[in-house]
Amino acid sequence: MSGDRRVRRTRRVVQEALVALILEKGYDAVTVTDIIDRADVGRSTFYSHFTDKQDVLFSNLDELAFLHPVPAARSGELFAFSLPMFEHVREQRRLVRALLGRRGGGQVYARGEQLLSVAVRTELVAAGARASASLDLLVVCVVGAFMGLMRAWVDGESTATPAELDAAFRAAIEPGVRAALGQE
Amino acid sequence: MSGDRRVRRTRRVVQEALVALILEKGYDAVTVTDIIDRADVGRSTFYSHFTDKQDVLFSNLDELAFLHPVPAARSGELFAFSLPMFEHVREQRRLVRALLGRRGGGQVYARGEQLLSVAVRTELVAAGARASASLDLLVVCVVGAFMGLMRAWVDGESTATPAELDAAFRAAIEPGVRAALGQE
DNA sequence: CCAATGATGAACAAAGTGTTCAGTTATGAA
DNA sequence: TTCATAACTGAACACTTTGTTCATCATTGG
Repeated sequence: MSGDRRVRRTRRVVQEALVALILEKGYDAVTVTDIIDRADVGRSTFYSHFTDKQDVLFSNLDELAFLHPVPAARSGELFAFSLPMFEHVREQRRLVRALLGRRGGGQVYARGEQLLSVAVRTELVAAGARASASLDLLVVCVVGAFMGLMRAWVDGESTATPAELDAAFRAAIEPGVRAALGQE
Repeated sequence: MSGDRRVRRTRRVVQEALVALILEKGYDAVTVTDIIDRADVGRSTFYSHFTDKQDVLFSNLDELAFLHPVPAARSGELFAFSLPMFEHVREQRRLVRALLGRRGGGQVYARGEQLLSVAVRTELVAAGARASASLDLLVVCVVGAFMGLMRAWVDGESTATPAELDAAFRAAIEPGVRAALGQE
């Protein structure tokens, strides 16, 4: 079926090695040599599967469902993605800490920020906001607050539960958003 | 007086070279070799003044007044730092873009985030909030929103004026913060 | 003027990157 | 089980970057 067993194994051990090393030294400090030593694969094997370190990092992204915010179920409910995302992250703490936290080099974080921006913008437009420069700035604020909570959490600066994080996010952001929506 | 003229010159040209190179290729892509070529100083000269690339980056920080939020003048006014900071940034756009933007490698950004967190927390406590886990989360949201605006702006994603950015920040954040303060 | 300090540039070892290739091993299909 | 195929290996390679050392030259400020 989908590829050789050896291929699957090699890709898996390389990805796992990178995650382990990021948690130990941080993304920037990890070298390709570190990875192949830890994964115990040959250098040429590594380069026949990945172009470089970043490629390994991104190859993990498909598994990260939390990067893809779910759309709102009920209308009128804002930011339905919030609680499910925090909960999803809790379940995959190790992987998420490595990829999304400060030690992760910020690249996956930036990708999450971008995906979330699209989702938030769509949600606000659906809720009645009209596209404008000030809407874009509002989206930046909402996403900044949410991603700030997310990173503080995965970096261990907070020991809150997903429900508490969700509540804090809504308490900080919803009043301002509702007020902005009300004026349209 | 304060050092040799040659010393001042060397430090200056090296710092300027780094800023120029960051704007061209981004912090991560800049090498020490790039810097000394651009600055036209000897390799040994570079290392007699700076330990590495990051050291040059941080040696610029003293000039960055915008990293040090001013305290509120009138009581009752929240987030007085906001407008002055945006204005200060506009005046030093080139340097700030290099150091604070996405191309800057995120290290100065993280420092700004940290300084701002302390300022926001102090301000909220002065306004009547009591220290708690949920206050910490609120601070994260406020700082996340502000720094998000700042970065989007210096990265050119927005062409808004400082006044518009300040207004967007307050509109998004103040209602939630006032509500949280009111419950104490 | 001149001793002191800084700048120079070349050379160096060390570490990392990405490629190549001939030889070995595991795989899955027949 | 056989076997052609595809993957893995490991060593060697050229290359880039880093950070240090040192003998020599240039500028500075007293």
